[in-house]
Amino acid sequence: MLRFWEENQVYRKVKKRVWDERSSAPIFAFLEGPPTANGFMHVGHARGRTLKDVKLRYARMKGYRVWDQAGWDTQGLPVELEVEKKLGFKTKKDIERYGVERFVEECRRLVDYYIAHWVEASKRLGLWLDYEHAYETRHPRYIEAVWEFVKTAAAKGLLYEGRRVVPRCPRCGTALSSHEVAQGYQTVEDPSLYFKLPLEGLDNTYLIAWTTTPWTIIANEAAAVHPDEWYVFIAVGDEVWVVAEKRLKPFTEEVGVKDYIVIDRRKGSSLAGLRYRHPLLEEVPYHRSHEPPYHTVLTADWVSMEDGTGIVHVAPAHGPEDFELGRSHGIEAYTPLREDGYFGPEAGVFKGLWFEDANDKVAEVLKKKGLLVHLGKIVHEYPFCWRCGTRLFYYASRQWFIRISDEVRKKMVEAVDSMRWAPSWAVKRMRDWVENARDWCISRERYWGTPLPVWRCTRCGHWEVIGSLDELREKAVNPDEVPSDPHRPYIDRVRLRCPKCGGEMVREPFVLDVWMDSGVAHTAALRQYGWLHLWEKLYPYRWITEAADQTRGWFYTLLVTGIVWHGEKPYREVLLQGHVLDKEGKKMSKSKGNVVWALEWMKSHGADPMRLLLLSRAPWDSVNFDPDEVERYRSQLNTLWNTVRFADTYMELDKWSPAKAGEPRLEIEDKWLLYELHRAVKAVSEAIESDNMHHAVRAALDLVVEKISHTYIPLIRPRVWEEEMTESKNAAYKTLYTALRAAILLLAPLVPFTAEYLYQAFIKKYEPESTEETVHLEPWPKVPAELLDEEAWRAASQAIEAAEKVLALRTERRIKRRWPLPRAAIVPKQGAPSRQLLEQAATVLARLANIKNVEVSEQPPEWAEGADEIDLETIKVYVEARLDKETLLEGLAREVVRRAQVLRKQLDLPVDHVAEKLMVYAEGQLREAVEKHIDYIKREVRVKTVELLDEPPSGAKEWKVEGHRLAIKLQP
RNA sequence: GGGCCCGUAGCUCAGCCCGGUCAGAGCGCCCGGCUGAUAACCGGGAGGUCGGGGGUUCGAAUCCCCCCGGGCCCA
Repeated sequence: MLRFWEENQVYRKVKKRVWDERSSAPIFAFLEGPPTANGFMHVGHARGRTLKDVKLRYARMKGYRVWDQAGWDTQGLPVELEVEKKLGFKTKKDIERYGVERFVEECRRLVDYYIAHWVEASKRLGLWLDYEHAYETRHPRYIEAVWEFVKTAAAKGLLYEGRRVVPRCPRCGTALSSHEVAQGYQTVEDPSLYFKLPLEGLDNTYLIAWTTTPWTIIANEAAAVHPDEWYVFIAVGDEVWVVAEKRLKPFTEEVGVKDYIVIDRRKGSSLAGLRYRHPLLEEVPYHRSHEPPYHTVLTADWVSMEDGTGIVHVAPAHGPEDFELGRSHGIEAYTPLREDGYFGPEAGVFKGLWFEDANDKVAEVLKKKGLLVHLGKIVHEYPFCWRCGTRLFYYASRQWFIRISDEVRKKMVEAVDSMRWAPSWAVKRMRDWVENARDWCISRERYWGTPLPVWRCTRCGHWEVIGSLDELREKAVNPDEVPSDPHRPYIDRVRLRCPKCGGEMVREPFVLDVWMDSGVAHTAALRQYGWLHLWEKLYPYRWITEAADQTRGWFYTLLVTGIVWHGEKPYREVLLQGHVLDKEGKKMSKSKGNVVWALEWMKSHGADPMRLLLLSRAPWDSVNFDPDEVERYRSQLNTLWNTVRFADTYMELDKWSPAKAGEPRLEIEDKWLLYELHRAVKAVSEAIESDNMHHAVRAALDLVVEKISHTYIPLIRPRVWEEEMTESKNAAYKTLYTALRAAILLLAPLVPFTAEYLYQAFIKKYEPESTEETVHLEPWPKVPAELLDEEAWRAASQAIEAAEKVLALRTERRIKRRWPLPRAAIVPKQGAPSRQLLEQAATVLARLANIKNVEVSEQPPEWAEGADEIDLETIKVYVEARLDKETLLEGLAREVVRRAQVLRKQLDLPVDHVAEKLMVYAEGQLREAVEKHIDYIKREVRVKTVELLDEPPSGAKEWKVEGHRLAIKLQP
């Protein structure tokens, strides 16, 4: 099928048809969340991409003009890290040594490689996107769009430069944004360290502070208390300790201090200004030069009474609140820690230590000096680098930010509330995040990314944002140096003249947060191809879907840029996806080796069954990927396959075609199936529209397996076997064909390969004229209203239900289905279908349950006394679920016939050949049966005479039939 | 510490929003049928305290509260 699509360029034709011939149709605008081209597709990705494909194929069949541009995230840390791994790099220095130019080239190559993989894997999966016009975040036109956004933000006063304490990954050598940090929290065990700050001028009196990051004590510059809380002075041994009153109990319990006396109680505000001696004064020399307000008690209302001691150690360089507090008191954010995570020479005895390793050393020193109160453990969440897993720390540095103003925030919240979220609870998550959104740190000290388009004057500091390469060429001092591709390092050579002072302006050496790349996809994807004229038609996009963690990622950055840039939400409907876990329900990870790679898997097992499995659970729940489970879905598809084969076998035999069928009178089971079809179409449509793809799978498969294969086909078998092309047979064919055709179309979004195959091989064979080139261009099925007969459906449904009960009774009483039960009666209740329909329903019941005579009567017949009773919604059914002598003999006769047929087959007699003689030896009732039904046997077996013997003939075949010996021989 | 999701037969899951048809399906298992869809097809059965407890109600898997277990997010 894949080859069929490729060779005939089916996708391209579909795209053209969809857009050219539906000029007045509504647009279904999908925005692709670009996969990062830094690794292979695993089944988790495959799930998301399957969901996308289902929605898009459905929309095409529903007649929308479907916008389905593909996209790739091609820059940023994820790609750089992959290249570093490949080249064996450990730090940024390795990159500098290797050369930025070559490094960037490597990134480009790696991206090319992975994009090729993703395109192949996506196509193999069946995801139809416009790969020919995929947007790539590294494309110069795309980058210009990002610049345009930055410039717009700047024009609105939302871009600013600031020295800020931001989370930093020492390994990657760059700051991270809050949404990146949000993705990297891990539960870890850390030290819980209580230590003393000796107060100046008060002998043996100590503030007790608490920290989970002892290394930050090296950069401690102050202590903070809550101004309105009470603090107690307690005597412990010969020392006096100060802690918050509310923390006294938990604190003393945790550190194991039992004997203490409270000797004083003071308001936090009264402690302000007290000086303390830095606990590492001797070890870290530079603290000696720090005079007040350094090393004093400050007040802050964010001091928590929930943990610690109510006295917070303040390290302005390593905590955002600390930084702000310090700044308001004129305290600089000094730190001897270098950006690479190692302590520099100023750290004294801690020089050269990795920051995490300094924890132990600090504790050791404090202990030696008698300043350690308690060293315990705490299990909590701590952020790690979302890409490389290194522990982050907060660090003061110069960065660029997008301000999330109150106005922007308000608009974002409104936007979130006005969207449709699936599942509905997702809106809470998103709103919660947006309401607490902080300014967005957009600068990264890296190489392979969109360069920050800010040039700054080396003389006066004036800065300016450039919005395009043309603008840059215009303003450059050295326009010849402006590259056609604006990546580093070339772009860094471009200089401008400062309009303020005439000095030289150079580019700020940052690249942008990769999340901004994908975040402006709503506009940049079009800009890359010069399609901005389409923007108005597509924005806000109708539907997006990604994994749940993107509430903090792409969903968020799209929203920010959309609101800031265009003042309107960028998308309207969101589907949140859960993760794919391994079959034990464990997270897939490379280190565990339990990752299932999508392409590999599909190559050996095919895409469709996998798609069904991935679709089978609610999209937002996690799904366990169990290979055995996939096989179960394959077998269900197999049923469809065989059902089609059944239809094809007979239709071909009869040279039947829908064009010749006309409008035959339908029988009740036909009406029943058509109504079931109608229900299935409705269920599948609603399910896909509301993003409940798992319901769509169920409804579609139920139609095929339960309704068509299990129920309808057995019902029409006798009609199909009629020799002539009767109206009844024609009606059965037409109904079956209609149902199969619709079922194939219903399944097309879910299992595009299977559907396409059956469409080509089956539907096209019977409708060479009226079909499309591909099933995916067919209009979504709809059962014509004139074919819907709810009353008939209701009547038939109850007959079918009754038949199931009768079958259960048969099993219970060991009565084979082949043996007809003598009789049953349908008695209407309140609201029952018409008499005529009930008569027809009676035939359904008779056929499914093999009952000789099913009557309809207003009152229970006389024999109903003692018969089995089945009570249904609007009818009651009485059934004689026992064999009388007569039927028993009939049944036994049939057993004989059946076995004689086997002999015919063994002798390979042509169907119409009349054999000479059937010799039968039978015992007991079986003999009786043969005697009584001898003519019947002659006719059915097509034999001239039947001879009943007293001894088994030689060379006869023997059976035990219901306990009686049977031996027969056939003479041809 | 706060928020959210999940916890239904051996397994994988529907149902829960909008309380009331014996709590359903597929697979597996057991029994059986068919041998004119046959390297197919079909029927039946066993199996469940609907995580636990409390409440609302005439009535709860479904609504409310608490707890336990699994997971996610935030601080």
